[in-house]
Amino acid sequence: MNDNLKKSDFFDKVYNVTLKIPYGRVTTYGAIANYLGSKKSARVVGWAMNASHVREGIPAHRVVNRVGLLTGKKHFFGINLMKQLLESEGIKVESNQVLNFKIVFWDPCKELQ
DNA sequence: CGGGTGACCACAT
DNA sequence: AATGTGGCCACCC
Repeated sequence: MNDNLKKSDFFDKVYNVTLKIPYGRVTTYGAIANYLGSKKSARVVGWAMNASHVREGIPAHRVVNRVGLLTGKKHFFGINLMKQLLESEGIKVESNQVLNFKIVFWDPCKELQ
């Protein structure tokens, strides 16, 4: 699949992992960053999400911060959109926070490897 | 070339 | 135990 390497694969990788998030699951920026190799680059992952607007099919709503808080919901088209999307997948969201976060949490480093 | 931003995380007090 | 500040990496001007 990923045969060819790109220069800016950081964003590409982030999108790739984000697209691999199973239905009804959520992940964190740090988990993706960790999977990419740099746990400290979590901010860059969030930035990739910001740029994901140009990319279609990026379930950025499935990506939340490490505490399960919908930090990026404000960046969505609608403030309620992110919550609606998560609830649409069966994920319970309260006060912009994902309930059962540890249960719906999907770690690419462990699940995807 | 340098500085500033950003949907974060970890450590420190 | 909770809150505050800094640091890290990549992209844009």
